[in-house]
Amino acid sequence: MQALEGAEADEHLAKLAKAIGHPARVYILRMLSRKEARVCSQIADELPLAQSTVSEHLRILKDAGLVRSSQDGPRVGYCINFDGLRRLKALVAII
Amino acid sequence: MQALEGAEADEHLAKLAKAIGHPARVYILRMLSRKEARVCSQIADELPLAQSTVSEHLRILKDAGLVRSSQDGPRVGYCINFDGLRRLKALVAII
DNA sequence: GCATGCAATCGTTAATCGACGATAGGCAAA
DNA sequence: TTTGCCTATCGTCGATTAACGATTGCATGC
Repeated sequence: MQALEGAEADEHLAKLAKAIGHPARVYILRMLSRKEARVCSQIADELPLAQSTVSEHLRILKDAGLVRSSQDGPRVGYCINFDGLRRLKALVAII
Repeated sequence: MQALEGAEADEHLAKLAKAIGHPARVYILRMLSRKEARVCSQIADELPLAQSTVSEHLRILKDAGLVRSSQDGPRVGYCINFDGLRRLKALVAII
């Protein structure tokens, strides 16, 4: 278990929070947490955004460790990274 | 109680998350939650930032509804807005 | 091999952020 | 009233973000 306080924890929380600091990314995260629309194009279809923009949002969420991409099929699937999400919740909970 | 899901909730969570999407603001929030250093200059003293920069961070936290300024004395004091913080925790918890 | 469908990347543009110094405002003490 | 301290705001600068269209890359199926 990583630290929940200190400069490192602050930076981690800031990074995670920044990643969900955009409505589209919150929407995507919720969508994935419901196990829906795991493919990028499906996500893009549900948002008034271009495919490239959605891909960028997914990259940001992935960089922050909140989303993982699974290459278990012909197409790339996206799913929640529960470790990252758990950590976000833990860090927020103790503010 | 406001909604915890839907586009409005997504935007609110994004706004709150964006506000804590910077290490200095996380630090300030933690500092205030410990009831320490309630005056702007004290906060600035503990950070490697100019007073004007800290004032700006406080404004952002205030705009997001995470911090309140109390004018109960000769100088302006800052404290946590527990309503906003509670809402942030609730919104994060159900992702 | 070639076409197709999907995701990632590139290049660009406008907007926003983060930081600073300098300045203005407000209140209490002298 | 004047001085001094503290906070807010202004103006500026470079860096980052968000968005898009266009292009590239990568598998699979024909």
